[in-house]
Amino acid sequence: MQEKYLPTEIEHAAQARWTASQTYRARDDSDRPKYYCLSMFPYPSGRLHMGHVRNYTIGDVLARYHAMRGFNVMQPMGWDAFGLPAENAAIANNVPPAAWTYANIDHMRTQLKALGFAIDWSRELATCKPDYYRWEQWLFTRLFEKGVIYKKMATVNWDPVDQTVLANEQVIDGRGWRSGALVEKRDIPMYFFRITQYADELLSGLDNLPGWPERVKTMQANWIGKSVGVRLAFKIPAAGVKATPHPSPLTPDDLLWVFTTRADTLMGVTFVAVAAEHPLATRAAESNPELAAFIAECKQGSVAEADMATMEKKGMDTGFKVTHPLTGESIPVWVGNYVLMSYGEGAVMAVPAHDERDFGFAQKYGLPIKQVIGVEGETFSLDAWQEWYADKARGCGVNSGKYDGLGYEAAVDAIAADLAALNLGEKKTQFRLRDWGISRQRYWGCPIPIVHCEVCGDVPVPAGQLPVVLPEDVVPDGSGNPLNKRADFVNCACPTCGKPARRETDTMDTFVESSWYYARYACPDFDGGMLDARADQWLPVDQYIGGIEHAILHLLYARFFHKLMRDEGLVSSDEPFVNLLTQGMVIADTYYRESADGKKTWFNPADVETRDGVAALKADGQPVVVGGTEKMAKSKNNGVDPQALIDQYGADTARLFTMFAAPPEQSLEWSDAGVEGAHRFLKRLWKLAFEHVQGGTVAAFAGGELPDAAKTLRRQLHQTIHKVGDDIERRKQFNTAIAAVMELMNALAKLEGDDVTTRSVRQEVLEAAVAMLAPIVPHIGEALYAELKPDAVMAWPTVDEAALVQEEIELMLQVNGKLRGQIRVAAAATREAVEAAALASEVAQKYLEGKPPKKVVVVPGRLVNIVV
RNA sequence: GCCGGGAUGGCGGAAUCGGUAGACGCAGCGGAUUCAAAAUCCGCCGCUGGUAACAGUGUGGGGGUUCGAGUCCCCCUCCCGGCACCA
Repeated sequence: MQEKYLPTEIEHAAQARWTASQTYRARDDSDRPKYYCLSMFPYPSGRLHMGHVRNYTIGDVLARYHAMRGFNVMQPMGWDAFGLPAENAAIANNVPPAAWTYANIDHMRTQLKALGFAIDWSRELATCKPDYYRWEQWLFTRLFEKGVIYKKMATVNWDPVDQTVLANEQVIDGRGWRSGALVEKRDIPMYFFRITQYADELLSGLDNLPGWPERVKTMQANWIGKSVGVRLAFKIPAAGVKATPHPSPLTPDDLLWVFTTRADTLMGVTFVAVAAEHPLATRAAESNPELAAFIAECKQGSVAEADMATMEKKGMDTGFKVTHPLTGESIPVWVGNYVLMSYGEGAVMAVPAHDERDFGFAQKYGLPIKQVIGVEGETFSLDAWQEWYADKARGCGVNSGKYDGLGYEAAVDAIAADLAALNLGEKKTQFRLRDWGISRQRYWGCPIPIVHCEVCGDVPVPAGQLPVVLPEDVVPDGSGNPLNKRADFVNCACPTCGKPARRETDTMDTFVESSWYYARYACPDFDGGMLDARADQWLPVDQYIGGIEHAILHLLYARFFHKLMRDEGLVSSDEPFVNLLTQGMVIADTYYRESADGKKTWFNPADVETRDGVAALKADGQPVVVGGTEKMAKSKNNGVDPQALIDQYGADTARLFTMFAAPPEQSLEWSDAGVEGAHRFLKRLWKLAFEHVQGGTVAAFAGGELPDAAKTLRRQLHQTIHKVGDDIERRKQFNTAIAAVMELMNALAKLEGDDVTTRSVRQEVLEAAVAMLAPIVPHIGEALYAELKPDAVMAWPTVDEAALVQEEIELMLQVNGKLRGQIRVAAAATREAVEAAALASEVAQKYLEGKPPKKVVVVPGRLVNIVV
């Protein structure tokens, strides 16, 4: 055995062995129970970052642990290969996104292999390959024919200078990131998945996911946002709408519909607010230039909800009046910049007395505020908003005529019934969740398989003509979708009538690819359809691991897609992921410089050094701005490159440190400190094994009498085996598992003696410790086990219950809840005996001063608390 | 703004069901080894007072429940994630 721990040598040897013997190939024909362990696939951004290392090490630990426990493990890997960064790179470097992406994949695959993950590389897939997206297009056409996919107008960010649609991320302070132009909202036609049709099932299905973190289920439930409310109408009187020369969708017979969850406050409505795009607003603006200007202003800015919610609430009176459905009152109609046309009805009723946003709006514009809910003992004031104004639980009706005195539910029921009788409203269940718009006006994505024919309309591409292949020799220039300029792509024949037609040039949201890749891993080579029978053999995924930032969108879309595939007969399960582990962010400092036009250039932490509290770029020594600690991301260029770590210390050290630095679910602030400590531990482990092996072979302890020190060490060993198994399997907390083995190694180093019995205990401890660490540090684990026990198959150690037995235990002694001492009692001592021993102790005597105790609390195995 | 989460020594973190706060590691300090250094090994290490024994104090801030609270309840502050076109 080598005396020195040489990570590079043993890691290369181990990886070569695994590749040669296809060690991690998942068998489709095994009779062992399956364990499908899946980590979220990476976007091929160029190089791995620490977030990837963390994510895939967690998955690898679980995969290897289960393999040791006898499961037929599948751990696949692939590439979420379509997306915006490839187009940005293309613009910056004049490289086709395809070439850039494939080069990145090659590099990152090499990096993943160097980390020694137990991945079945035979199942690798890339979503930008036609043999993958072909089936996505096929499913699209099926769903289009079923009506699950439909077309409607939707609002996007429009850059008027670059003549292109912008992602929310590309809108910075209301301006285009490249052009700096003020961004406008523009309505364009898009294809939508009818996810709202599955809203109820997506919500109730959360109850069948005990293996998911509560916080993720809560976030999804809130996102779906099921609420029972009332859809009701205000009448538009004849006098309210003037005749106009050109046709308008509005007539005096029309009704202005709104949805509200607070129908109990209907008697307090003092105005109605409509979106800038609402027909009523459009009509009013025809004869009101000031209003037209305001509407134009509303159409500026980004479409992101965070922007909509934080911007200043503005409005303007349209001059129109509508009629209150119950009171017949005349209610003014305002345009509000915070009302979204694509949300519900594009109009809201405003009750300033009981809605905080309406309250602020009414105060700003001097609109009336009418209290219609009261809480006993509270006084209503127009000056300041009080929490209780919106309290459903405590309030009941006031100033509401026949509805006075009714609580929330009774009032809603009564009002809904009266509206129904007038044919002006009904109870309705509504979801916050909106249908999923998947059209992207971008090149580097999966083409939407639709042909636009002047005669036949939107025609889905027939299965036999799929895939619609994306040309890979394109270099986008940042102004619109280059596919529009590719005649060879655009021009085609209508599949139905054969006449010349135009191919759709929009591509799909990349969330579509990531919504079903987990299923394709079961049968990546199947060319006869989307999935074959192996999908049901492997699905659902037993353990899914990924970043908490995907808690809502990706995980909701994947759940939705699974149900779509189920309803197509492709899979039989209802949910794709049984257990979910949401790893925390890997965060790191950010550094940037801002140019005169407000554009920020971000610098990698590796290129920045801090001296005397001032951060400066190593390259030019000039200062950079410290931008705070944020999740490692391409956009902020604060990813830490793990390659340097691997080169210097080896993959096992990188893996060990990542697992040791923080528990998986917490965010992990990256710092170079501590890596050294992890490496030191591996060297120490190697040395302990080396020194033991030098003494010659010995079988692990198999029974018999032991001296106290060895007996205590054995007890600690078996306590550790119990803890490590529990930490990995149930708690999924690896830092404490590693700490427990470190403690065990510290204790082993202190065990003295070279007799056969002592050495047999040492052998037992080392075998078990190496096996327990092997899922985390597999290369050194395999190397050491081969030295300790040549030619043996590494097995997960089992707990020897007999080794855990203790005759005497120590209990903490508290007086009035404060720790004052300890007592030793027999492990089997009764409660009475423990109490007596406690009271007899010197400490108790001191505090009791001869008086009897008020109370004695005995917590078995833990402590005694004497109250005096 | 809305939804979800977090805050514990100089630092990363532990305390799993309300029962010894600070395991394990990093940094630091002291010692051994060495011609010397690195590496390695041993010891100390929340804060305040004390030579010490020990006492007081301490888990973001304020209040509460309990024999006992880092853990449960109420209020507040700050930080992080998501907000539908970053992935």
